[in-house]
Amino acid sequence: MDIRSKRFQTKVHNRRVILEAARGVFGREGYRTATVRDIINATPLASGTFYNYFRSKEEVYAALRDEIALEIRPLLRAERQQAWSADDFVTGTFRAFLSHAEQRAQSLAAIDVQDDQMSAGMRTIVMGDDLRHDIDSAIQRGLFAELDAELLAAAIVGIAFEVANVMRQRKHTDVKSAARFCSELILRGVASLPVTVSAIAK
Amino acid sequence: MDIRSKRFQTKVHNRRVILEAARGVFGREGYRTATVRDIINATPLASGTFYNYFRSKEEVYAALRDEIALEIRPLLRAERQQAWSADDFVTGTFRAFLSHAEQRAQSLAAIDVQDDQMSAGMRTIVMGDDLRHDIDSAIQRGLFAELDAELLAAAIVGIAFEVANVMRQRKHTDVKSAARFCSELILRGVASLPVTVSAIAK
Amino acid sequence: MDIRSKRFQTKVHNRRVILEAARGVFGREGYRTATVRDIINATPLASGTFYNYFRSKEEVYAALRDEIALEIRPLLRAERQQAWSADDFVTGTFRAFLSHAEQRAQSLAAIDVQDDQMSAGMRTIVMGDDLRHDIDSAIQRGLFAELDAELLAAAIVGIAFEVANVMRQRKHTDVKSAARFCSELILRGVASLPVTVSAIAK
Amino acid sequence: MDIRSKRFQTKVHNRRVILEAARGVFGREGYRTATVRDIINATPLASGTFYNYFRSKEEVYAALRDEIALEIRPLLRAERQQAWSADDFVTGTFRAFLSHAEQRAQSLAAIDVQDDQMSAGMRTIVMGDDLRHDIDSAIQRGLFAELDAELLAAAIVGIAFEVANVMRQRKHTDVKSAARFCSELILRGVASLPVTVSAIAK
DNA sequence: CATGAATGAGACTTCATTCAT
DNA sequence: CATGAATGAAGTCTCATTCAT
Repeated sequence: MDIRSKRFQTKVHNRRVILEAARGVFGREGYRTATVRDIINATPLASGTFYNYFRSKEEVYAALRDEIALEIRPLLRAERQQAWSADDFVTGTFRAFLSHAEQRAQSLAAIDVQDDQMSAGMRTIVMGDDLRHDIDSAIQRGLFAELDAELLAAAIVGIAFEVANVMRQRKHTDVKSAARFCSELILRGVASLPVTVSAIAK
Repeated sequence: MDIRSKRFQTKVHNRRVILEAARGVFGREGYRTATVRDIINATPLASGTFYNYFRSKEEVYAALRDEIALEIRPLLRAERQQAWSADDFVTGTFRAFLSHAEQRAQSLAAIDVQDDQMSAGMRTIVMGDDLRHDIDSAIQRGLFAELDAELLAAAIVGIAFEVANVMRQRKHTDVKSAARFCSELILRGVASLPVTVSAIAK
Repeated sequence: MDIRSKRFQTKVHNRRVILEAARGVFGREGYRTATVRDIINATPLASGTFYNYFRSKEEVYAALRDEIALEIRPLLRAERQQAWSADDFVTGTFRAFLSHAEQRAQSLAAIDVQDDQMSAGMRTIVMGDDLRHDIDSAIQRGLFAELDAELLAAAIVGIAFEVANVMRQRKHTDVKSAARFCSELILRGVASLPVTVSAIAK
Repeated sequence: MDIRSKRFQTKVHNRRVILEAARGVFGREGYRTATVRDIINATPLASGTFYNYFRSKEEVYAALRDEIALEIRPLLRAERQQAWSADDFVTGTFRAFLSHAEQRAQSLAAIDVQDDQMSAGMRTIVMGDDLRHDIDSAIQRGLFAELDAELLAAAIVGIAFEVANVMRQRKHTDVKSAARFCSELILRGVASLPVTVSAIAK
């Protein structure tokens, strides 16, 4: 189809519209509670139209997740591949992730569904696999000792998502301090954590 | 009702039966996909009987979660309240959690669901709230500096659950090394992590 | 379940109710046009109840068809197995079939759906297989010469159903004359057919 | 529109394409199960185009049926109008029908649907009405006695279609013997049927 | 005319929950 | 209390048909 035809434009636009609606609905109602109809109703489109774009709720979910992954993964990879030190590597990762998480709080909430069936892999898709691979590379480059990359990746992912959750619940989030907190923890441990007040305005 | 009466025994027993069935079904099918009917069908009981014990799927889930929390929280608290050093505090926490997670792998898989509003707090309920409180106490006792207890708790919880996930997927899990890995990470950072082979037999 | 319990009685009764409703709806609207909802609406039952008894429209159809077959086949078989002559055999078959068709006009209309997918076998199920088998037996017993039983069965079935159709459309049907007409045709051919007026009051 | 114009040619061609597709789809999937979309998908055309040629599935069906009727009816009429004897009349009918049925097996399978109100008359439209009229004429001409023409027509139609069905299922079909079988049956009855082997190679 | 996405009515079906036995 | 059939709201999805391009 001609990429400039009105037809094509509408198709692209409608797909966008549905994805945005899904993002909102998932964020507001939660994945489980949300229905295809809810998504459609958050749209000027007719119910049948949904099925011209996605075969099921699962499929929009996957598309949304992939879209977010596509946004965030290159950012994270770039940070890490340029890293000349473990510090850069870890700090860059947390900073990029948390800052993205702040901007796209709703998206992340919409997507952070955990269920043995499907989303066991969600965090992995958005962050984990790349991370593990990059840790391996970093080990080759001598940034890290020969440690268990899979475990380290799991730990970083765990921290990142849990901390992002906390940030989402706090009114004023200070991405920088939160990122510093996480990085210090990973790099030098609890003893080196920023003291006084709280790292993030509560 | 007399606690030794036949009827009371049956009631207790049926409740158990339903909870065990739910544990299995949630673990196998995932919380979201599982239906009340699935749970009953994994039981010799009739569908109506379910409602003599629980009002909904959510409620069985909560009961299961609380049961697990009730098992694990005292263990963790004991470890931490006896702790005379940050080392003891952190190491005790990970060791107790991961060892329990290994024994009750299915249970944990069954309830480690992130979904809707409800489960945003699941990990927190099983582990986090106590942890935060204990960290605050530990700060009082001078074990930790005055750091952001909420964030630290989030980080520990995130690591613990993600690492437990990894352990579940690996064939031979070595709780001790995994716990050491986590503790070292939190206490002294990535630089002090056990090197060589892998911390856990892969 | 106790066959005399109220529960059991209701189950039997509801199944009957649904089958009767289906018979009526199929007869009135035709199989294709009829919907499960139409059937349920012709019933005091709730929509979900349908699915406690049948899995789909096809399944009610099949049940109905089998029920009719179960009613009519023994009658036809009895007629033919007692037959001492080709005359008895053929006449008995037509008489029994057409008389039954008259009484159960609606049922037969409901059931006489022809479609390569499913009902290619319908006429066969109600009439054909038995007939062919009985013709073979009759050949053994010397009632017929060694002719092509399958073709003869097809011919008889074709005549029977088409004539039943005609009867259904005529106001006053005279089963006896119609049966005689068919029998004479099969037995001795067109030359021996009853002359004058019409065999069946138009 | 100019009958030789490009546009006219295309119109004729598209109509053909749709009809052929419908023929295939009805034959393969059955009329009931087939959807307009199935038919279009069996075509290089777009869905909207269908409606430039037919208003509905029913209408394609009718067109297909009429096309077949248009092919076969003149052949049958010719045979019968030339007939100087009941023998010629009947034999010609069966021979022409079955031989045509053999050549157009798929077409016939596609439209031999019995369903709802519509198709009650399908066999009649393809064969029956003419037949009845011709029988009446034949009675005038003295070929037949004054019998019930409608019933005789029904009988002949029933035999013809059912036997055609059998032929379609058999590997090697011998149109001549099958036609002889039917004719003898109608003309002189079961006693005069060809004995030995089977009338048609099984 | 051809195209093919949009439409939306409505069919199908599941499932939590109730309630007579 | 246990039972399990009945209920009917609600969700999923298909498909004939329309209509802007």
